[in-house]
Amino acid sequence: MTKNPGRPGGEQTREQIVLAALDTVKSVGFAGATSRVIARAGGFNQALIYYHFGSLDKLLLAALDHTSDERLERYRSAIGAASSLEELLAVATKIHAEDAASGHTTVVAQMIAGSVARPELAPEMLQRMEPWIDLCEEAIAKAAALARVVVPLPSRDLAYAAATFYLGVNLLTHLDSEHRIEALLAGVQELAPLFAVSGSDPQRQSP
Amino acid sequence: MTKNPGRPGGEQTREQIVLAALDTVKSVGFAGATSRVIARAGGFNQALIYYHFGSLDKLLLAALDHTSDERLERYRSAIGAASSLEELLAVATKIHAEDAASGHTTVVAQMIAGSVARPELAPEMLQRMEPWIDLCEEAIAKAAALARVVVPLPSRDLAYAAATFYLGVNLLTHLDSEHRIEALLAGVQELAPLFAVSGSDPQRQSP
Amino acid sequence: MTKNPGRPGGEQTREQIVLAALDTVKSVGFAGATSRVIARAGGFNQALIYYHFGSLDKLLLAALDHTSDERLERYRSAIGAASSLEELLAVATKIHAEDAASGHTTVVAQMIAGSVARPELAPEMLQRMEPWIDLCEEAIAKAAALARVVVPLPSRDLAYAAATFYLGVNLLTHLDSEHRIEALLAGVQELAPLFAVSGSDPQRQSP
Amino acid sequence: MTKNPGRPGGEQTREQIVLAALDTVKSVGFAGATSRVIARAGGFNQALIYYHFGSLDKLLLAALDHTSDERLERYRSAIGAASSLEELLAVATKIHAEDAASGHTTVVAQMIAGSVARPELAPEMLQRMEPWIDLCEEAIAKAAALARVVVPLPSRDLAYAAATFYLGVNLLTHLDSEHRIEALLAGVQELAPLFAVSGSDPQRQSP
DNA sequence: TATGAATGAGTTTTCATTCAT
DNA sequence: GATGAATGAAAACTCATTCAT
Repeated sequence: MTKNPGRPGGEQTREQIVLAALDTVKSVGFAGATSRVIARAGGFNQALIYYHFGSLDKLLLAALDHTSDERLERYRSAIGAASSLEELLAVATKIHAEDAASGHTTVVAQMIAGSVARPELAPEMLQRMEPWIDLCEEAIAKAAALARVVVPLPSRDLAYAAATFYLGVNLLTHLDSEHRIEALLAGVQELAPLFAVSGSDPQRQSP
Repeated sequence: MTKNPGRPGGEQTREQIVLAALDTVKSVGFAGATSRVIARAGGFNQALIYYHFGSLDKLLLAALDHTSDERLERYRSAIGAASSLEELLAVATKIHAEDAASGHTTVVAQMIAGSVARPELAPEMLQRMEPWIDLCEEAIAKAAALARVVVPLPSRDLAYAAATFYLGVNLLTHLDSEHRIEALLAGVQELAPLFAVSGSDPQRQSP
Repeated sequence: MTKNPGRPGGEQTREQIVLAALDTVKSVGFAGATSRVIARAGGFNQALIYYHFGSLDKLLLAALDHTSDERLERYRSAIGAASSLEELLAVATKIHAEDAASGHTTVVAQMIAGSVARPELAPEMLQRMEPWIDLCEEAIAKAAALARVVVPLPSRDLAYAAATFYLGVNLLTHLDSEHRIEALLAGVQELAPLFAVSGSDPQRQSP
Repeated sequence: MTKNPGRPGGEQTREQIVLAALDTVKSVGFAGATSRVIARAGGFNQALIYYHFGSLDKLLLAALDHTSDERLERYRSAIGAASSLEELLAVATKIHAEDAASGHTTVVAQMIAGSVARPELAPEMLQRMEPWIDLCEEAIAKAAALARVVVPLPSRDLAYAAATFYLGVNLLTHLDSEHRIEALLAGVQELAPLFAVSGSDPQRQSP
C-alpha cells in the first residue's frame, strides 16, 4: 500500500539505469558508454548514476552482472536437462545464438576489452569469469560422462581453455563483419563428435 | 632525389615515432597511448604524429605493423626450416616466448581490445590478422605433412580457430595476475604430442 | 503544547545536526563540510539540513554560534572571577589551550577562511566577532585596572587589534605544520609580564 | 627578428593568463576563481591554463608570486632608503595603502584563506611567506637601529608575529566593509613611537 | 518531521587535432 | 620538416538544493 509499484523510485530506477547502460554498451561500445551518453539513452540525469552506483565503473560492472546472471542461469539449467551429447551441444548452440542476438556477447567482449584498457577493472572481471569457468567444468564433466570418455587433461584447465577460446570468439565476432566466426563454430561442431571418438577408449572404437 | 637516404629527417623520424608508440602501448596500454604521452616518450613534438601519420589511429596501426611484420618474418622462416614435428613445436614455442618477453603480445592484445572500443579500427585490425591466419594455415599444413596426418577440418578454419584461441590467450594474459594462462599453455603443450600420436597412428590411418 | 520537551524530534535533531556540522568542519575543514559529508557524519538525511536550517551556510553559522556561545561564556566568567593580573593571564591561557584542544579554534579559522571565499558569509561573520571584541575590551579594561595602568590607546581599538592578531594566529596554526606559532605565543607570553611591569612602574606612572 | 614582439605566443600568453587569474581572484575570490571563470575573464581557452601551468593550483600560485615579487621589491628598496624611524613608518604605510588599492592584499588574503580549505596548498603558501618574514626581520632590525632600541624578543619571532598580525589585518580588511581596520592601523601608528620610547634605554628617555 | 530520489549547474582536467611560424 | 601554442569538445564526478511522499 505504501509502496505502490507504479512509483518509479528505488529498485526500479536502478534497473532502468542498468538497462540504459547495457543498451549503450551494446550500441556504442565500452569506450562510448560515458555517463552522459548512458544518461541520455535512459532519459535520466547523469548524476543519478553516481547517486545509485557511486561510479561509472560500478554501473558497468552491475550491468555486466545483470546479463551474466541471467545467461548463466539459462546455460546451467539447459546443461542439467540435456540427456545426450548431441542434445547438450544443440542446446548450448541455441543459447549461444540467443546470446549473440541479444547482444550479451557484445557486452562481454566490450567489458573484457575495456578492462584491458582500464586495469582497475581487471580483478573484477576476472572474478566475474569464475562462475563461467565453473559452468564450463560442469559441462565438460557431463559431456565426458555422456560420451563415456576419459578427458586427457585436468578438467579445470580444459574449462579455462574453453573460456579462453570463447573470449577470442566473442572478440572476433565484434571485429569481423563477415561473420567468419560463425562458420568456424559450425565447423567445430561438426568436428566435436569426431574428436570425442578419437579420444575414446578402444572398445568403443572398433566394437 | 629529394629523399637521399642517411638524412636524419623523414624515414628516420617516422621510425622514431613508431618506436615511441610501441613503447608507450607496451607500458601504458592502448587507452594510455595518447598523442601527448607518445610524444613525451619519444622526445618529439605531438604535432609530428599528425604530420607524419595523419592521425593517432594511423600511427598506432603503423606501430602494430612494425612489430607484426618483423615477428611474422621470424615465424615464417622458423617454420620453413623445421624438419620434424618436434622441431616445429619447439621453435614455435621459443619464438612465442620471445614475443611475450618483448611485449609484442601486449601490443597485439591492446590493439585488439582497443579496436573493440574504437570501431573504426576494426576493419584495419581484421585485415592485419589475415597474414597471421595464412601463417597458421601453412604451419598446420606442414605439421600435418610431417606427422603424416589427415586433418579432419578445412585447414583455413583450423587456422582461424587457432588465431581465435591465441587472441583469447593474449587478452587473458593481461587480465590475469595469477598467470593461470601460462599453466594452461604448458598443459596444452603436453597434450599436443599425445594428440599428434593418436592422429598419426598408422592403424587408424588405413584400417 | 505541540513542542513538549523530551520529545526526540525538533530541538534535539537540530542539535544533532549542529554537532555533526561542527565535527565535520573540525575534521575536514570548511571546504570539505558539504551537506552530504555532514549528513553522513551525523547519520541523518541530507535534506534534514535544509528542513531545519534552510541552507548549508545557515547551518554552518549556527554551528559556529554553538561553539562560540559556550566558549564566550567560559571566558567571561573566568575573567570576572580573576582577582589579579597573573590570575587573569593564567586563566585566559588555560581556556585558550582548551579551545585549541577541542577544535574550537579550528572551527573559527575555517569559518573565517570560508567566509573570505563566500562573501555572503562575511557580514554574518563580522557580526559574530562583535561579542568577542566586547570581551577583549572588558578583559583589557580589567587588566588595566588590576595593573593600575593607563592604556595609551582607545580600548576598543586595542581589543580590535587583539582579535585581529588572534585571527592571524588561528589561520597560521592551520597552515604551519612546524608549529612555529606555538613557539611565538610562548615567547609573547614571556614578554607580557615584562610589558605589564614597564607600564605599571610607579616611577613612570606618577613622575 | 624571428621573434617579433607583437606575436602573442609564449611568455606573453603566460603573463596574460596570470593577469586574468589575478583579476579573477580580486573580483570573485579564491573560491570563485575557477578555470572557466579565469579563462572567460582573459578571453582564452580553459585548456590553455593546463597547457601553460599544468593545474589550476599552480596557476594561482604563479599569480600570487607575480604580485608578491613585485611588492616585495618595492618594500625592500623603500626600507633600504629610509633614514629615520618616521620615514620608515611613512613609507611602509604608503606602500601598504598602494597594496590595498591595487588588490594585492585581497589576493594574499584569498590565497591564505583558500589554502586553509585546500591543504595541498598549505606548504606552498608557507614557503611563500618566508621572504616576507625575512623582510619584516630586516625592517625590525633597521627600525631598532634607527631608534637605538634593544628589542626584548628574538627578532625572528617578532617578525613572525608581525606577519601573523598582517595576515589578520588582511583577512579582516576583506570581511569588514566598515573599514574599521584602517582606523585601527592609524591608531597603531600613533602608538608606535610611544611604544618605542617606553622600550628604549634610559639615556634617550631623560637626556 | 523525515527521507530517498532526483536534478541542473558546476568542477578540474584531458583529449585529438590544427595552425601559424 | 618540425614546433609551440592553441582550441572545442568531452571526460568523470560533486554540489547545494528541491520535491513527492
